[in-house]
Amino acid sequence: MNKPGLFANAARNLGKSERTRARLMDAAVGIFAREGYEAASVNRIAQAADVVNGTFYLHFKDKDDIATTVAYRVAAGITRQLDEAMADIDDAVDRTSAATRRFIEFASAQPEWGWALFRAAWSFRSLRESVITYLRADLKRGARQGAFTVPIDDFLIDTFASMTLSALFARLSGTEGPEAGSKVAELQLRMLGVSPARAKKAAWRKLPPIELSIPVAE
Amino acid sequence: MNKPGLFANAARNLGKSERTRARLMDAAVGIFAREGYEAASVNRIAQAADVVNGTFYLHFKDKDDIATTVAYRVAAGITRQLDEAMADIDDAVDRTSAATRRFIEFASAQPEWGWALFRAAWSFRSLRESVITYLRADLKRGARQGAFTVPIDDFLIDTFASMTLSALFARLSGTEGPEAGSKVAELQLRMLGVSPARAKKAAWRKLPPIELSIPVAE
Amino acid sequence: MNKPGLFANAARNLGKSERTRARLMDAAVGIFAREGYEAASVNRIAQAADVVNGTFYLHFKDKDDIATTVAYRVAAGITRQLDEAMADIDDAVDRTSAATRRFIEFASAQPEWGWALFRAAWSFRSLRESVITYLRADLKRGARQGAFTVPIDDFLIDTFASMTLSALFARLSGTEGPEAGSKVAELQLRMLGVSPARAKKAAWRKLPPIELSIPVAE
Amino acid sequence: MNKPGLFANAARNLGKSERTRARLMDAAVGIFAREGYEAASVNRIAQAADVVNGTFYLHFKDKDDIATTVAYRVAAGITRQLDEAMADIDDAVDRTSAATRRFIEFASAQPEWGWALFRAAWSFRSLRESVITYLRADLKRGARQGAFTVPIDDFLIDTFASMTLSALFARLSGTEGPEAGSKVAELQLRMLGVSPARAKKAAWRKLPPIELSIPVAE
DNA sequence: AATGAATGAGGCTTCATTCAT
DNA sequence: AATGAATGAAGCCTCATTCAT
Repeated sequence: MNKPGLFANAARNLGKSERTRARLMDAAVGIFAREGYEAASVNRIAQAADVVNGTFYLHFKDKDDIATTVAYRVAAGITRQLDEAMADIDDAVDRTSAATRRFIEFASAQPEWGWALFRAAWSFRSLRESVITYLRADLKRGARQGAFTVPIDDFLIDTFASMTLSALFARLSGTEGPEAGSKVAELQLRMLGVSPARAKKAAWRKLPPIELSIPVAE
Repeated sequence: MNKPGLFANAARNLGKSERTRARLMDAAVGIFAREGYEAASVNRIAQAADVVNGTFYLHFKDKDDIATTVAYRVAAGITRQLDEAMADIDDAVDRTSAATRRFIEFASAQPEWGWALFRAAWSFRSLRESVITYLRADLKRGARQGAFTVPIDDFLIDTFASMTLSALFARLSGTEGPEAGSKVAELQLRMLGVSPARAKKAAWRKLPPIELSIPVAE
Repeated sequence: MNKPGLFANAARNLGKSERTRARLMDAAVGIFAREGYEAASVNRIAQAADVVNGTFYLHFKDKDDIATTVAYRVAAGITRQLDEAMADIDDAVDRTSAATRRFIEFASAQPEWGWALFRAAWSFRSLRESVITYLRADLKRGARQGAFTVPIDDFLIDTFASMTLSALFARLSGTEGPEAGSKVAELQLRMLGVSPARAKKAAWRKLPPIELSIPVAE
Repeated sequence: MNKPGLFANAARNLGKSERTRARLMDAAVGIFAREGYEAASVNRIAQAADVVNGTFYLHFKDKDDIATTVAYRVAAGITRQLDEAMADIDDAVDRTSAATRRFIEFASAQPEWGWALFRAAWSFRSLRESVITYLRADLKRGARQGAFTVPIDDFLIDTFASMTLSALFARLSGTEGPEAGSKVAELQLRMLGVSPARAKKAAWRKLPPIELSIPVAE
């Protein structure tokens, strides 16, 4: 693979060390995604990044280190950007559904990253936490606005998140098309107590295009 | 581990070969549960079953073989028993919620099995299929009875299943108590279009105790 | 494989133990032939003979035991029969060429045995000795009769034998047809000093059909 | 084994990796020679080369890889050198007998290599091909020159080659002395139709000394 | 910063052999 | 006589990690 990945692209103006580090992260994402965490060996990551294996350890303590680093950056970056992109949306119903849809949209536009996120979601608590922080805020907001009629607690948030991941899985597997985000968002809103009619309307409303990028600085 | 596992118990009156095989399956369940599928090596399974590694291959072709065997038996057994236990329930709302709750109840009563099921759900398509078959029947029934107002397709079924698994995770992790089943069942019913009041009532109704056991025959 | 092998056939009127032993030997020959000595495991031999692995050790000390037993019996049997079949041939040129041709004829009529013999020839000194004893007698006879003009020593005998084996190899591999025996016999006679014309005539003379069998008694 | 083998010697001025690779090849030759191909395990080769087993896989894909590499290098090197050493011999009778004698001389001067070649001849078609190419050219030349009176086909070439190998075996086993090459060359020439007198003269003519070495470059 | 050879533990699997039944 | 479960050594291979250059 020669085309630079997202990290390499973001680091293209940084020092050589940073660029090598970025190439390693891109390589790791690709292999985690295509073959899973267990199948990714340091040797193969290094090879895919076009460095020798010893170089890996200049940049990361071990495999776990690169995995958590990547997962954390991606998750933090995405959630923050999603949040920013929705800065001008006040209505919690719209925010909630837009966040779910945007997340799936992004993750399936970059299938390698999508798969990596999907797998990481079940392995890395920190990644979940990061995503959930924003999610909680929106759900709480909906409760304050009187839009949601279920108690907002950790259990609900986990349930909600797992629905999103399930839709992401379907989207990445190819069993669902671009409407997967809307479908699951509608179900989520119904679950939260939004009327079926409004749920449908909010979940299928056209979203303005936005550009998401990956943060590479620590 | 000295106390016999479920398979070993079920096989205690069978031949020596069956008993060893059962010990291996119990050991595998334990390790899958505690450390995940990837962490389970044939060596460790054999060690946990108190046999030398070579013996493993007398009974199973490889790790996949024991994993699918275990997964299939457990899933088939549980779903069949759940189905039988609900033979006299006609109402789809009640059936659906009872199935979710019973499943979580069983899986968390046997935490090792619960974890193994949880992990396996994402790895073994065949296991999902088996569970989903029963699920689909109940959801379709509800649609016929006019109780559910969403279209019943594979996407919905997967979403529904992932909610159950998420609740199982919370239950096994200890972040939720025995009411996890009712909580998620209520959310599922709401999502399906059942009125909040009825959803609450059905999801929290007391369930008569049943006895679930593990099938050991092929 | 259900059709009885040569040993089983020869043992069909003996006691049960002898019949099992014979089945094991047939199975061993088949596997040695098809997959080579190293590939033949006791388990597979036993399985092919339709007995459990433990039974093998009632009849043979180990794998080497069955291999040498089989090789010795076959070689001794064949050479003795070849010798008997040629009892009325006095001329050494004719004897020598007939022995080579008969040997190849037999070994390629029973390809499993042929291959086993071929492989064993390089591993078992005892087998070589047995064959060579008869060979030496014929070559010495030819020297006495003045037909051969090279000194008959062990070196010559080994060279002569390796030519026969090389032809057997070609015959079994399918790169040569039924005339392989005649071709190599002609070359052997030329080497020994027989005139080209006479070598050709003797090597291609039609041979009367004979029947070779396998001795099973110890 | 402490004295450097032929490969190690040829690689003594190369990089560390090449030197280790050479040590592994020498170790492999030694074990193939002393115990045969089947008996050589990667572990033992590595041990004999004084590296841990994992190192083996840095240099060779598997046992077959090292075996074919070694066999190919040896065969190609020897045949090429033999051919060069005979560049100024035109007469096919002399060439043929010199090639046989030189080959045996070389292989028995390096007994480990000799044994390895002997064993490999029966396993590696590619090795046979390489040797046979040169052989065929000389035999055809003899036919053109009218020196040989048998048809030169693959069967003859294989027969001829097996005679050489048989002599090599005798030489390596110690049952024959330095004259093994001449003895078998004489027999080969007789077989080809050269007159006994000329065969004897050509086969026993003194050969000028040459130096054969081992090619280590790829 | 980077290299890349080497390590050694550990995973998978097969096999000859033993032994209680 | 035969069974067949169990053993444990040994083979193959991969991998995370270290270290001299």
